[in-house]
Amino acid sequence: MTLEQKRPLTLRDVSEASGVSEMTVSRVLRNRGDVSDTTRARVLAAAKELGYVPNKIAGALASSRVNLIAVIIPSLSNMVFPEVLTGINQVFEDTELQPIVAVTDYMPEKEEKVLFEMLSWRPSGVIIAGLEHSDASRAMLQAAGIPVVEIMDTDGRAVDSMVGISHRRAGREMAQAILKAGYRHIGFMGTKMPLDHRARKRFEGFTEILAKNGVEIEDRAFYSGGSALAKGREMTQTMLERSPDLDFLYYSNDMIGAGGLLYLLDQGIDVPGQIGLAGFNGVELLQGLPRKLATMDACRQEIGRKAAEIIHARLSEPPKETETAITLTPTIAFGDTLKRR
Amino acid sequence: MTLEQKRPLTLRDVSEASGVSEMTVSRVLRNRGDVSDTTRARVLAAAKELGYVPNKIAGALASSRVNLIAVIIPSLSNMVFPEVLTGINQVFEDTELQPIVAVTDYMPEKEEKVLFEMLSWRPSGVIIAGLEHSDASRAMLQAAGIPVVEIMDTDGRAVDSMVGISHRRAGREMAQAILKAGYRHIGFMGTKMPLDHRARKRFEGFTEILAKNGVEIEDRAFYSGGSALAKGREMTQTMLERSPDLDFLYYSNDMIGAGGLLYLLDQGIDVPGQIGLAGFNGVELLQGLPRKLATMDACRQEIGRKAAEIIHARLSEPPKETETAITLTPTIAFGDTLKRR
DNA sequence: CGGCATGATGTTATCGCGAACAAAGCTGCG
DNA sequence: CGCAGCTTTGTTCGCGATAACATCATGCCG
Repeated sequence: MTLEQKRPLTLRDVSEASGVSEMTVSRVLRNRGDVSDTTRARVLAAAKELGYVPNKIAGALASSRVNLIAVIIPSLSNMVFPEVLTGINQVFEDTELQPIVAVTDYMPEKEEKVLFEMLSWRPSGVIIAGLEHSDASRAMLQAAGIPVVEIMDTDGRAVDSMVGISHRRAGREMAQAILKAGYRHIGFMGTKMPLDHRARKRFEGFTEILAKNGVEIEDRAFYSGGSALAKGREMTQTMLERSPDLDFLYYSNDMIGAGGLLYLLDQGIDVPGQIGLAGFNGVELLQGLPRKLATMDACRQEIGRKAAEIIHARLSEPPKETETAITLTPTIAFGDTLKRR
Repeated sequence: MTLEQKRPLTLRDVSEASGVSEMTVSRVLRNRGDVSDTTRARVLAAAKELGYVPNKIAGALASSRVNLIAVIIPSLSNMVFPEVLTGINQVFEDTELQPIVAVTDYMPEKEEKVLFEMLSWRPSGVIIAGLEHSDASRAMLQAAGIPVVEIMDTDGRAVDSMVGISHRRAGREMAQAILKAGYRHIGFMGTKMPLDHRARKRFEGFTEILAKNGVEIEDRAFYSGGSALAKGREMTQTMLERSPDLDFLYYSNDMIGAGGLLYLLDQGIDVPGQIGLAGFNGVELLQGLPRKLATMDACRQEIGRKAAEIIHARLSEPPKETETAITLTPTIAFGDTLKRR
């Protein structure tokens, strides 16, 4: 910690300060190769004294090794993806890999843009949400020649490998459970989902099973933006006024479901006797509501962890073979709002 | 998009494919300098055809310009920091700056580690949560010679500049509001906060005002981990059993506050008549509860935006001077749980 | 028609580090 | 004493791009 210098420090500065070659300094700082204890100590002392921070840009260029893993997700605005990130972080924690995150806002063009941007840093791997990408994005992923894990969803073909759940199946199972519990007049509420392919797939699986059983969704509503809890409340009210005969409400996520639940309880409506409810995601945040909302865990942290593990395995020396498709199986949590027969 | 090649593409490949020098290709791809329209078109065609992705590592080394901004935050597990990130993203969206995020889990040693790690990529700026850092971290920030914005908190001295709110004042104001409303028997619930300096400061400000008015916190409880909503519920129950005379509960965040609120409503307790409640953060998520919890907005997105704007201004050419301390003033949202006289 | 500004392209020298190879010190043993 | 065989340290070159400067064509003017 000496005087301010304008010129940033380089290996050369450390090497001069400690009286050895740059190469030796480099070796010491990377714990690579044989260096005697005395010089090691001298070098470390000098580096610390100067406050030297290695330049990974130069290092990466010289060694063509980069410890960055690109993580591309659609949003940070609900807890879903932060939880996935937490899972990823947990695994990379003990490795030298470093996730770098970019957000696409569910827009394919933006996905393409940030993917290009990230690949230009030559990361060693990519974790990207979803299986639906533009042709250009897919081409870039393929051409990058690095491990790619597509996460969240396994209903489709992966570029390389994938970790997630089957949202179609999740929708189907929930439909089955609802029908089995005896509900027949079903309403659906969710986000506008032209680009949320996973919500769409759940919805498709859901209606598929209903159709097979001669049941149709009797009312539906979509929202975007705003506080999900409040939206759930409003939409539920509106829908019930419009369609008073409904006996079940299926929500595309737990937050709006919780809003609906709170509204119904306020109104003194018997849940799940008169109306049953279910959401999706299993957000832990919501444990603690007056009644537990029926839901289905999306295995978010687990997905993050598994994806990170695949990347790590594929990059280890020698590279380990890994599964190319991991489908986790979420189970229904019936909670208190989906009565079982 | 031709055959798979093992060797990654370089400028040279594009230059050969288009029959011009590497330099010209570089100019085209960066929109820099004069290039004739015909060669520009040829080069772009070749680049696209090959699927060339520039190597920013090499570019950064050569130009010593890096478009990365290091963002260092303690956690992703509640909505606070994701919202800050959203604010940051909004601003950087229209610039060429790219945030890269790292998480410290509220651990100073880890902060030091990730800071070192990030600085080794020679980012052009740093946004880091909090004003409390190890000496080493502070030294690194200082020596990096780049704009540094410390966010969330303005009770203290910044290395360079800061954007946030005064948590001490937030605590004080809430205490004043509570006293003014006539409550005198106050309980506190929060996270264990040895390392959450902001929660600590709020608490200090809070007790300071109480003390000045001859009031003491009559009961307190701390938690860590688990679902905040459920914890709020449990803790509130426990505390009220232990201290039935309390007439106000101050929670260190909205989630546990909401848990407490739901519990009290369940019990048929009159809120805010018999017991008043307040939280902290103004999480939008919670709009939609049966009663609106009194809270105080922490200006999270705004903080992110302002911080990003400072960085952007400082890096513009020519650099703009910016304020070195921006203190946002959160206002109390009384909601339905803090009755006003 | 020469001269010179202007536009379009090419050349050369880095940037800071690490890989690969080269050289120098040290040890022990015949 | 000399040399093999190690450990420790140093040298050279190149990673893939950009800055700065050099060069070559073109056109316009007096």
